[in-house]
Amino acid sequence: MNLKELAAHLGISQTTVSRALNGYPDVAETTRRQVLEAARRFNYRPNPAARRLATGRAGTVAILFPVERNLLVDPHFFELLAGLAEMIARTEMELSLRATPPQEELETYRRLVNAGRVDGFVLSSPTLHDPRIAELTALGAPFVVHGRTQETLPYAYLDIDNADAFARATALLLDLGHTDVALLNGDAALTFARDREQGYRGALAARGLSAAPGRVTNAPMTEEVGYRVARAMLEAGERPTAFLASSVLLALGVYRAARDLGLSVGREVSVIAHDDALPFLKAETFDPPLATTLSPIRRAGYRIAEMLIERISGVDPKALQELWKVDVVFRASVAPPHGVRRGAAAVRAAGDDAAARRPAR
Amino acid sequence: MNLKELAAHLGISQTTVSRALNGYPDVAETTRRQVLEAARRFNYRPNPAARRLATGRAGTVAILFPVERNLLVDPHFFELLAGLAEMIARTEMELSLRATPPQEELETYRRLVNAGRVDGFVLSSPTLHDPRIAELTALGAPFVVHGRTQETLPYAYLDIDNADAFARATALLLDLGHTDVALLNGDAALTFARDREQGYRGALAARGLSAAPGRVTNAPMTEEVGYRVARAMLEAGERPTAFLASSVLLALGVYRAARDLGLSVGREVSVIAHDDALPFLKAETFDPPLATTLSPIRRAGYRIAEMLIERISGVDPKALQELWKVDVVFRASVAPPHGVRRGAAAVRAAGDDAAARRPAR
DNA sequence: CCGCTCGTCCAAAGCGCTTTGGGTATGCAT
DNA sequence: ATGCATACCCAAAGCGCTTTGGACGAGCGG
Repeated sequence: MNLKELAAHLGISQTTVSRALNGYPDVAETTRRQVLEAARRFNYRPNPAARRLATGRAGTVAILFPVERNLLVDPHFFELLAGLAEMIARTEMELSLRATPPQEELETYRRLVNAGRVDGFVLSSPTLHDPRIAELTALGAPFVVHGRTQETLPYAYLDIDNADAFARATALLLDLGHTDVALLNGDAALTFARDREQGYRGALAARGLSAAPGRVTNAPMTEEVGYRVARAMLEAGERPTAFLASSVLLALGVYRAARDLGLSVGREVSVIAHDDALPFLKAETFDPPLATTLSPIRRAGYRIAEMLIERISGVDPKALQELWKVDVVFRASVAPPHGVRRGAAAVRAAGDDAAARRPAR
Repeated sequence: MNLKELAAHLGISQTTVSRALNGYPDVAETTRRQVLEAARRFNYRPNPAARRLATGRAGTVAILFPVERNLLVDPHFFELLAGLAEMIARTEMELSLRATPPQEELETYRRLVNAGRVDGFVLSSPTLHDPRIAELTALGAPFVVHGRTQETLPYAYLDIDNADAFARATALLLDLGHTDVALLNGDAALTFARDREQGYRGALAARGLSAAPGRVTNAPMTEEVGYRVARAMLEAGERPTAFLASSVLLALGVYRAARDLGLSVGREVSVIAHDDALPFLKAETFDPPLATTLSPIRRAGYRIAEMLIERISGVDPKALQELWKVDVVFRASVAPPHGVRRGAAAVRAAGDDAAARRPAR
């Protein structure tokens, strides 16, 4: 069933049917109702290819990932993807997944935009100085960034308040009496890593403390890295009493390192990690359950899809900037440093500080 | 630059340019060369929407995943996706990712095919009796299955020889002297789980052995499940000396359970897992390194994309059925059962059995 | 020299939609 | 009566490609 047939059936012109369907004003309400009704009855759906050709819009949003860059190593990326796909599925749009060699990335954006194959993009894992922002802005292509950069150009983004989250997590540890806290962070070029370090250092500074040398590491966020780094620190003479990790995978490695050295997490070693709520690796099932700064990345995907669609329909990027507060979830992986005796009251207070705050949606 | 302009530039008709570009026979070689050359020089790319409209082909392959089914919990799915995306990116096609509520899954396939929005599908995680096969076959839509089902309809698939892999892994353990081997498997409705169990039971039977009751479990393949199941078994009176796990994530849980109980993997407990080569969780970096049946799922993605394109261009499904042999990789998580003393020779023999065999590509 | 086949090319008709640029009728002020 | 909005509708022109159905010569056997 196509437009022409539908129009013939109704005894009115294609033009009018098309306008009725697309909500144009100059069609009588009675006619519109008839058209809508008939369309529903015949289960009419406009041919997307024809519509694309006629309008020049692609009806597609894309996310591209550079093959062999860290992204692919990264389950977080796919959680985001899942969120995007779920939301996009509720619209008439498509979500196109595109692989690209990293050197050709900008070129790929350019091609897709110029060929009119894509109406908008989601940018994932932005770096501090991310050339994609300027490129896409110059191309005039709508996009939404998951995270932020140091670009001054106005652009749409959704980010979590990483600095605040890690400041609060650090403060929690300090309140419990820790003074030597290590930060296992992601790649230093990524904005979230910088923000988290900033939150961490800020919280230390607020107590007149500062990180001992070597206490902050930047590396891919894998179990293996977490293990190696934590093990090295724990074997050294002066060892940290608490770890802050930028991912649950890293924390998994920290747990392993502690166990290998006969140290018990939640006693000799405290651990807090940022939790993107990867469904196959749940912090609450760790042993002991892992305290986290929690922000489900899937939900970010939902919202980013919505924002992108708004952006495509012309909403100003400055009106599409969201910064979500993050929950701090207190669990048994965190305790006062071993040997330090504090009143139960102090511990309880720290727990209260961690009371759930819902994201700022 | 579009076809018309290109043709005008060359002083020949659109028709001829189009035919030259698309490899039709009735165009002179000299003309064709000119056209190709000009197309390259002007960086001409046919407008996909126009082509779609004219040909009726969508230029898109899709993979849909039911929201909230296990798939999304499953990093394996995304590894496959990555492989598909990489290969599809080298063609003119698009890869569309579509979320669907599980109850509407078949309906979604139907809609996409009837609306001509998709030329072919990749089916992931097939169950023993998977209704998608019959549905898509009836619709006449090309598809390739990652895995197999018990359907008798001819369909294109790429599967690994799960039965053989697990038979060999089991045999390796038995050769080392184990007699009580547990199998931590995935959801029983999934074909690969059935095949692996079959391989496992076959290998036992070949030695006149059989699995003790409760030695085979079916559940989601997460770290947590691996931990719980393994822990329960290891705490029981009669405990298995070796575990076979259907995923590296499960094995991770087994490691944790063993450690918690003061048992050492590679001594008191042997572990082999199937390894899909998830980039963020590498068996070789486990402690001790984890023995595996190895078959990179990413590579399967590459090949499936190729197969799907062939299928779309008319190749018979029966000509597109591949069963890949799987490497068995011997590592330190496997040893003779504790207490059993065997000659070094026997161990070495078992190691040889595990010599790498490349996939049957 | 005729009629045929081949090899090469082309004009034009779609594909199914959107959008332009009116057309007609009605109502209202002039 | 005339002029002019207003409300509603339509024919037809694209959008950029593929494909149909020839056209036109050249070469060739009869």
